[in-house]
Amino acid sequence: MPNISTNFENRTIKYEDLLNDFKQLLKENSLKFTIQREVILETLYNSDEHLTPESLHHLIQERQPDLKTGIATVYRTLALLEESNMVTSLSFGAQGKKYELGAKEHHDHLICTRCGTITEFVDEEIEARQHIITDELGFKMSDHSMQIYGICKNCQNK
Amino acid sequence: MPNISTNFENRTIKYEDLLNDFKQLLKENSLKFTIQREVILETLYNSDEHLTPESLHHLIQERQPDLKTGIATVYRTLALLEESNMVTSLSFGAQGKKYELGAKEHHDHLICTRCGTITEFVDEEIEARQHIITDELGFKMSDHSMQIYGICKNCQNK
DNA sequence: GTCGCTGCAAAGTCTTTGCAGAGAG
DNA sequence: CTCTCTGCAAAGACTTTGCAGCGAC
Repeated sequence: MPNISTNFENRTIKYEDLLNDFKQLLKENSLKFTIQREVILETLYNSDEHLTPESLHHLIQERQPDLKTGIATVYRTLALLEESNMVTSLSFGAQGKKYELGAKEHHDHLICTRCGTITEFVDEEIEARQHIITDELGFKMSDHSMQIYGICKNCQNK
Repeated sequence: MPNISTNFENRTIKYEDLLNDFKQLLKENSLKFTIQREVILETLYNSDEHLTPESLHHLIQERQPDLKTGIATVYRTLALLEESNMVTSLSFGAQGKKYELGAKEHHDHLICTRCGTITEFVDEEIEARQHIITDELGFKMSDHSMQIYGICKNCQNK
């Protein structure tokens, strides 16, 4: 039976640990731990979605209306997190970049071109295969992403 | 031995045939066959690179200085071609979208994050696996793309 | 206190659109 | 002839940056 999973627990780290990693990262680079940075990290952690900078900003404004977090700070923090490999971004179609926390088990994406939903999945065989390929070609893999585009089950039934 | 290939002949269609397909497509949609559209298609066909709208525009200006093709037309034509699945786009990192002719054998991409080079490869096993996965999940696949990021052999040696 | 961070608004990019004249069918 | 295309320039969308005051350390 194929070893495909879409219901895996992909938050492999507790928020507390993630936060400590983040603080560590900041310290190492003489950067400051601010409430805005924490809120951004926490909102990413608590979201199961792939967020655009704008949607992340909206979420934060809803949850923390008092803290007037600027969109520029969201961009700056996402860039920081991406640079440090704590989040990864995905871009496709006309829409802009979407970000997700990297502290998840690696997974690939099924993207419905009708409704835009992104479903995550993991397939051990493909993962293994990717390593074989890069070894073979002398390529030093740092990351990879796979997207399958099409129409999801839901949309097909409509 | 793994069935990996990076030296496949991926231009599976003659330009003449491609052009006819394009004309056919235009006719079906009551669109007009213009010199600009032909030049764009032809430049894409003759390029082995993944082109951004801007680089494609530059190429065209070099090759056809007399024909003052506007960047807007390049965008419009790429959108048309992408919509009709004659080209596919790839976007990654900070850089914008890159386009390539879809009339190639399907392949995946190795992207060097140091020098930006994109190497194409095909792996039968992964291809097969993707079909198994989508069938399993009731997802109707229309397209897929896989990118592996890392450092290419060349850059490792520097 | 120092030095990095933040929000704001302005400046950049990249992409799309409105329009009037040009050109394909 | 008609109706779509095109180039241009202006508008839009998204992202980055400069700056002065704020806040972490």
